[in-house]
Amino acid sequence: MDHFIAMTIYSTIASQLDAALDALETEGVLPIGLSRTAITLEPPRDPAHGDMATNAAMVLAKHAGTSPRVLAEQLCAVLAQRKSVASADVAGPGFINLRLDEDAWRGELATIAQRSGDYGRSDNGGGMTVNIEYVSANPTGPMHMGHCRGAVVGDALATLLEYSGHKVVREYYVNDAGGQVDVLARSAHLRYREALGEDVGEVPEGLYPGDYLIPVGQALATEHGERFATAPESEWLAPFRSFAVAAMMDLIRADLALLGIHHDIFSSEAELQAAGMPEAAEAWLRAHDLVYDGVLEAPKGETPEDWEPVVLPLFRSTRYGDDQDRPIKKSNGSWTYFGADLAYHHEKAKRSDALIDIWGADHAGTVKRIQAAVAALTEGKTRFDVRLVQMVRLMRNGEPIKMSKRSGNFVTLADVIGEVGKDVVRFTMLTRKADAQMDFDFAKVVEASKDNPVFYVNYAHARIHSLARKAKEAGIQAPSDDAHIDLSHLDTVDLDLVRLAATFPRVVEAAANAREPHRIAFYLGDLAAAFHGWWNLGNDDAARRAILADDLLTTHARLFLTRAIGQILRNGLALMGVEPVEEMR
RNA sequence: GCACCCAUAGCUCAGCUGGAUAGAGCGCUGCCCUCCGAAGGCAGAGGCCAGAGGUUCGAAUCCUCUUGGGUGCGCCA
Repeated sequence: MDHFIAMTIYSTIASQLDAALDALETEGVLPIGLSRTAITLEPPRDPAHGDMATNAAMVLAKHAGTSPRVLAEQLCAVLAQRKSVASADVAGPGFINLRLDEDAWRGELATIAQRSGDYGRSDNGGGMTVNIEYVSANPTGPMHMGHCRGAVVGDALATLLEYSGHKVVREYYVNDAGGQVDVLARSAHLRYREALGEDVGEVPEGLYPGDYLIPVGQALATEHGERFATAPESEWLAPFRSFAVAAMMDLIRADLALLGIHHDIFSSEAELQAAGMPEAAEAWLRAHDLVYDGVLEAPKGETPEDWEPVVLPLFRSTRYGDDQDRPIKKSNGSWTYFGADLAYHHEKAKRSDALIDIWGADHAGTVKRIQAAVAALTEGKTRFDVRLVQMVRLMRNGEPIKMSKRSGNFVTLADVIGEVGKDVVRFTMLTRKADAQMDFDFAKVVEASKDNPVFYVNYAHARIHSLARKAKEAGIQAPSDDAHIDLSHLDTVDLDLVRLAATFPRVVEAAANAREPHRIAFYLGDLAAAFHGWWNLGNDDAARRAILADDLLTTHARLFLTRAIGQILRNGLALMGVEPVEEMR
């Protein structure tokens, strides 16, 4: 068996199911070559139904000209012969419920221990290159909480895809070509004059007021002296802009580092334009009749007074479901944001097998046009997901925190991390699906109770660690080789933990396919709950504790089990970029 | 006016790309520490999955319409 193929108990049983279907084809019960893609093998919602259930008979019966239950009976007869299958029963409309031999679960537990940090890792991505662009905050100031969720979701998704066998490129698009960086340069120039001793007073409306530009002004003063103090803007705008952008990117990189985020590539919009990429994309699109010169319709609803029809180069995004064709150039001849972004995605697509963008929900309106552009430029060959991340409301003790943008007094990412820590921020940002709004309450995210998933999962891990410590103090030595641990001392109650732990690879795979890293957080909550429940059995019945003074063999087996659960918790936390806690204080 | 996102227990949210009797936490009721960490656990009550049609063996999930929230909308970024 290929070393890289991560065999788990689910893939093992799935291949046995495949073999059983092959056998039925050979016997002539099933037509040859029916599609099996709709067949699932999954843990049933109700554990009373068994360990695994498949819908195979229901999916295939119609095409085989038989009834689901009849086909299910035939399939059961074949499956029941397998050694790892204890029983196979038909249920309901034609489900097949499988109960596995308990030794199969003991074997899976050994697999978890053996693969340890790699249990859940797979090659499902087949080494395909996925480019994920996230954060991409404008280089006009430090990161604030508005950027945080997208940063965490993007980074966790990147890790998840790597773990699932993709080659991942983490990319940041630096919007250093638009009007906002001119504003940045002017704001820096003001701080530069201030650094030279001029009293500039209040920062005027329309410039960035934040204190973070003061050191930039000082650095510019040191470098240039008074040379640009009274010079016309045309002389200093470009150098001040590039200097300030570089300084802002340093700030942003430092903020990202606080979150544990490091991008592989920073792509500059200005360089992209300097390299003539938008022109190339436009030429290609014109050649394929996807860009034409046309006039935009006046906006629906109330038409603004200054509306004037102008001829602009338009991309035919309506062909791909957008409600309007979109201009790629402004009337002054410069590129629109969309025009440059389209070229950027074209360039990314050339070096990737799949693209992912993580955007704030306020950009939802522009999703269709960029997806249209990618579909056009790649001729539909490149999978391109745009994941929208909804707003986070900052709360303190149930009350929303008011933010004043005008004063530049927004809540910075660095402040939040300084207050609650990186791990709490990262975990919390993954406790809701990305496209649902969420509240971030400073009090709740650090609360030590079970309604705080960050705490709850950490608590389970700390308990497991504490068990190992207690065992050591009691002088209990684990056998030198895991293979010497007799897992037959684990009963079905213990093995319930394994049953849940064994679904971890499935969760990872599904989360990666759906681009939904939050599923890992919810799974860890479920696993922690199962562990806490298992632990508490020992409160009612001393014989159910992990450490039994008079039964060393069971103790070894149960400690082995808890180590495996701890390993899964760590594997999941690692995907989220969160450090496991070993001791609660 | 239009587009996108959302609508699941009193509250906050999951629901494994269509599966069986829809789940968890909080809150409420009643239990469990001479005991490995009770910062926890167990049990109970609580639902027309916003509404109406459709697709099929089967729908909270997919399609259409309606209602009610959120976000955005011009050559900005």
